[in-house]
Amino acid sequence: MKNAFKIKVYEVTRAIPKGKVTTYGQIAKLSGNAKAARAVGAFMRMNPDAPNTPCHRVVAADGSLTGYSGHGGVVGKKKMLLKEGVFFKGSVVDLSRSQWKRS
DNA sequence: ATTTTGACTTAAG
DNA sequence: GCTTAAGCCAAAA
Repeated sequence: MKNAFKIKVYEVTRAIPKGKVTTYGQIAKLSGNAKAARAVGAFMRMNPDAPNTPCHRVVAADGSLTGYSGHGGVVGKKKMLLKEGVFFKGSVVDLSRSQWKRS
């Protein structure tokens, strides 16, 4: 059921540990639909559980901070991640060091 | 019910 | 390295 997938996406997003990031595709996979990366982004945009869903820990497949409408956009998002201890390579996240791997 | 749009991803030029 | 193209998904119009 689509609704279950949506819930799962939020659940996974919520499970991202501090100082780590994950890609939309990864979330989609963990949620059951490996090809729903786009839909995942759409869910982040809706973000029904803003304080409970750290959508700022979700980045593109190459570590680029895309979207994010709030807190100064990607700039605030980047600062937030830096503050959490996420490794950055210039303007993108260093996925080799900070991509979240499910426990 | 059909079309458009978008916080995606991968491949190819 | 950037732009196009195609693929897949879900929400909104």
